[in-house]
Amino acid sequence: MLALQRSNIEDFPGNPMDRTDASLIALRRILRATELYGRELAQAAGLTAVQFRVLQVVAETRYCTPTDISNRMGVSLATVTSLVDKLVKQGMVHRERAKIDRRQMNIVMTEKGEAALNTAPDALQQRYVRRFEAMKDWEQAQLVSSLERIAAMLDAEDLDASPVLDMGDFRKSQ
Amino acid sequence: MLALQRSNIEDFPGNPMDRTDASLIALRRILRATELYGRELAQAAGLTAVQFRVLQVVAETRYCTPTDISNRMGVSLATVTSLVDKLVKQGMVHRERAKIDRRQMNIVMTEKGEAALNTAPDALQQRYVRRFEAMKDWEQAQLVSSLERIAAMLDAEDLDASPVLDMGDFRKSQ
DNA sequence: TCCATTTACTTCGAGTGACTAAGTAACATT
DNA sequence: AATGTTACTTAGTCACTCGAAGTAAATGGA
Repeated sequence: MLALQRSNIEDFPGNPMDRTDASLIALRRILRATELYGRELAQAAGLTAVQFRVLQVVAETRYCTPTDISNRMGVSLATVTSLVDKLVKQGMVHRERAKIDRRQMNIVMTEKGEAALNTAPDALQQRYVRRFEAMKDWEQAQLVSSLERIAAMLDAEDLDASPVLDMGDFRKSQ
Repeated sequence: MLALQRSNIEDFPGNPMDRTDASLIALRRILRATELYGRELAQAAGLTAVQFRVLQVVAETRYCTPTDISNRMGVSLATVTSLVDKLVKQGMVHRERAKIDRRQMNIVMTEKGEAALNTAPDALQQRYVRRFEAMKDWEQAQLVSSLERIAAMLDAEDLDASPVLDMGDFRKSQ
């Protein structure tokens, strides 16, 4: 859960809605859309959202280890172990001991895992990309500039810069 | 979990990074920032992120009932019951039977709850709002327009239009 | 070489958050 | 008064998460 709230700046009565609010509302809609999409996607794929994300990371990463997944997703190694367990049980991935360093495990996609990833309903993603690419050049540029500006305002940490929008489960505070 | 990925459009080699990717990366940074903020906030407040969100809803809503919370957060009534239980146990809120309709419970903030909300580290929110309001008028307008456009592209569902950015836990697919 | 340390991962135990289904209590309708 | 509806809680179950403790392999001296 996250909640950004407006600061306590008083609106003049009759002020319809100031831009700060408008921007926060739009941001909220964006987060909400991605959240709902995550649920939908996971449901249709027969996987939970988090499990699906693991599958994506595995697919993206060569010689993917639990530590890789842990770093990419921002969860503990213990959590990764249990997530991978579930994916193994479902035949989506399997573990292979790494040859170079036998402490490491490589998490490897199975065909079933590939299939699950590929047939996932990527409605949101497709819609977004399609619409984005339908825009005029200058509009795209404007949008990117705005997004980057907002990201900077939120002071997002440095991330691996893969073109993946990723909203992991974030309950850390237990 | 959510993952927006780029569609399978081939980049020409040497193409540094197209705008679709850039926009997705920026979006990801935004989601990630909000996610991390949620964790941080929850940790410092001694509440989990979801519990904190309940507190916010209670604070915002007059005569707040479990059903209100359920609707605002998009979780089941049973979940609300258990969340409120925890907040009650911590002395953040208490239950009062409604006078008009004695089936309803009103969830009411305690002073401790108010304090927890007010002293919450709202670093992200403050930073965002401060920076937003420091921008020039036309820049604000531009940003709002971009955000709203993106929200529309993602086709976010209709939401209560409160100026609250809210990213609830979204595991529904169990 | 051998022992201590570090690294990589798993296991264990426990808490939160989420759901559905079934239950209780109060209001509403007939 | 009987029936239905609404509001909420209880009970049971499962997923995700963590920290702490454990195992196994590599590494780095002495």
